[in-house]
Amino acid sequence: MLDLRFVRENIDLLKKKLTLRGDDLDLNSFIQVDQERRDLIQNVEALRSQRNQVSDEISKIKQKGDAAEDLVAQMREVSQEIKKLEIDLKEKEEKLQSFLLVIPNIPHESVPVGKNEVDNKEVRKCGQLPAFSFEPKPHWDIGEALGILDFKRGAKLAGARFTLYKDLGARLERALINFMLDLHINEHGYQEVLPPFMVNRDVMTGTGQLPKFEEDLFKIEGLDYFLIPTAEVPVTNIHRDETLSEQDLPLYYCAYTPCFRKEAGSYGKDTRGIIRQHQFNKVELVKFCVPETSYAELEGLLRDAEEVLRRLDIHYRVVALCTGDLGFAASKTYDIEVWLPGQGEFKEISSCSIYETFQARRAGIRLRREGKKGTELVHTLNGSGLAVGRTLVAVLENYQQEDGSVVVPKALRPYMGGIEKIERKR
RNA sequence: GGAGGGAUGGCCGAGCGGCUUAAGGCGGCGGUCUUGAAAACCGCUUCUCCCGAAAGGAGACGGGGGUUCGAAUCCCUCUCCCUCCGCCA
Repeated sequence: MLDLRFVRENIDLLKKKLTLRGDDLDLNSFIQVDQERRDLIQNVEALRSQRNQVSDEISKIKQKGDAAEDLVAQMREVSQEIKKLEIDLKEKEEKLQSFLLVIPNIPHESVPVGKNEVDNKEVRKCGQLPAFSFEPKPHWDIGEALGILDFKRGAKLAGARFTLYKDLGARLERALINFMLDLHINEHGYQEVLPPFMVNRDVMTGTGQLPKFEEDLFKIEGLDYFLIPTAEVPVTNIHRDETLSEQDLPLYYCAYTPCFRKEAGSYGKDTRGIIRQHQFNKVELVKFCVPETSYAELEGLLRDAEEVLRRLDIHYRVVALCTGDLGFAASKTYDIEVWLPGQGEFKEISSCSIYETFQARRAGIRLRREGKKGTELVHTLNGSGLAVGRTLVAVLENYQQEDGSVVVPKALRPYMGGIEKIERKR
């Protein structure tokens, strides 16, 4: 959410910035409602001021034992009038609020201008492009042949976009989770948290999933609970409605959670394999910091996420999303895309974003400075470190052997009980 | 699921219809004193919105609604916490 006063005073700038995103909100009606609201406030408050004053007089008259019937009657009418105006005012405020809640964040000036993913800018490529002496297979063939991914039974249990992991497949997923958690917690200074996997509406609104993207979420029937689409939601909201002190910042959190997404509107996309599932595992990194360090913190967060692939020795690239591809709440985003030889393309495996004060304003996460009056809003950031299912895909496809087996990357072997290779069971 | 008790400022804690401008304490900040510190004493300690050059005004005692000229205080409702009983991993 943007600051109301900022929107009011920078309406032209805002229009320009939203055009970069490919968004065209009608900001004229916003200006009108805002003006109506302020007029109403002035009327209501003048009446309230009058009522407060006269009520005091009534009190004094009554203490003397005199009657104040005419004043009481007069104020009865004033109160009625106030009530009427308050109803009006509330309506305007709700209108204005729902307006503010659907205005996306403003892209940072370092974000490349562009229409869609084609205009994203490659920042760097890392690691070696693997060479194969045979035709590399996609992970669904590898996984099925090894008996570690069972798509048929996954679909039987829950439907399309669900998969049953078996044997060393399940073990590999668990190994990846633990490997990532240990790396970020022991070496990158993050605090481990394990949050609820479902949250209420306020929390979903705090990080920006609601009200705009309700159709992407799984909702618990009969209750106002939603399954989280990412750990970003519960973890960022840990400090909802709190004022943090400057010395506590920056805060680094790391959480493993499953994530649940409806994937509405992606019919026919990534239908094979485990690239796009309704339920997938993710290790998430979340940071809270002061505004002046936040862009440096974004670079650090990105490096922390990249380190997972460096340790696994898998080829990847980093791209900066362009203005047209940027998510609703983000001011800037880097995607990490991993090389998948079975499909001959790079695939998103992490998204690292800074939200500046956009989420903090919605969620009420403030900051108090030593010796300074008042509060300001913190900056929030998050990034996948990494999407676990897609990392498993990358391991299978990059470490596959001609005989159909998959070598376990060295960094994962301690987490796999020393197993060096996943082979077909006889 | 049943029966009770709670929710007040950074924290503890009074207040139960109008001198509440939210007492008092703790913590924090500033000052006096001191070589320095402690103690003592004095003062200051929230956020949001509106208007404005300044002054000013309005709102917030868990959330929402109601009664009243006037609500932290009375009524309704929701949420959360605590105690006891039942059920349960």
